[in-house]
Amino acid sequence: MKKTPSFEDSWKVEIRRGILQYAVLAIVSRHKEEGIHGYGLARELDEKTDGLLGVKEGTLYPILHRLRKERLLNVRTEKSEAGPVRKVYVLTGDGDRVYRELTSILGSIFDKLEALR
Amino acid sequence: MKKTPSFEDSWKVEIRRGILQYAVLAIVSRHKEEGIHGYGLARELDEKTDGLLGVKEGTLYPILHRLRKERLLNVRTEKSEAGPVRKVYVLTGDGDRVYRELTSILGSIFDKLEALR
DNA sequence: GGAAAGTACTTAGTATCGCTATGTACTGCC
DNA sequence: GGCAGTACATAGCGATACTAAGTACTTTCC
Repeated sequence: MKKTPSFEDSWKVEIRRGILQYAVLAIVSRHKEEGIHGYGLARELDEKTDGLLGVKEGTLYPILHRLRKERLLNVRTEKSEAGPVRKVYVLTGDGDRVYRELTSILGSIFDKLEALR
Repeated sequence: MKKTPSFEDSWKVEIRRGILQYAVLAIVSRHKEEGIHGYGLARELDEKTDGLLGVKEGTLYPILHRLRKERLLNVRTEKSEAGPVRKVYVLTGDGDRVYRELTSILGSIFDKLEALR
């Protein structure tokens, strides 16, 4: 049987909701022209955030599928030099628009939180 | 039947997870000595964030109950001049410690997100 | 040629939390 | 007596991140 997680442990999971989707959009946005595939995205996310926003595959791929379904990302396949076929994602016009808007909202939220302190 | 919410609408709900719990701790922390009751907290949260982090009662009270159950808040009752008995919440020692830690984590997350852009 | 490690993606099942909706109840004012 | 404002409680629902397990391709090394 598993120990009940502490409040802080649960919070650290909950706070990632929405944040991770945003982070994925942010990374894809960094690769506007070429796009980026899932496995590489996971590595970059992990490195760029020093593990703070690192994700397992079981978390990342469903996010990519959702964003694609919402037409925020386009996907194409690409041969890999060292493994199975990759799926390369790029932002759509909508994706870019939404990314900008979420950036703005997130900024406001953090401002308000700081004002609350 | 109800229209399927857009990606952004869902995101705006999801992003509040964890954030709201933190905001509640922050408000209670502002009233270290006297404490604050739920109804007043809701008003203050709404005002201080210009409605951005406003909550309905059905959202706020479960949060307060959770924080109490986790022993981050203590509660006492108090007579109101204009309504039923109030429940006044104050931070516990643990609550204060956790609040500080969450503040630090949130700061890191936001820093990383900015670095991602 | 086969095992192992690294690359790459998929999906089923679970828990949690914020939201909607609804209900209860007390006070003061007209 | 009814209404508005104050004050709290809770059941049911939907969305998402996590765990866990599986599939499959390439290169390296013995």
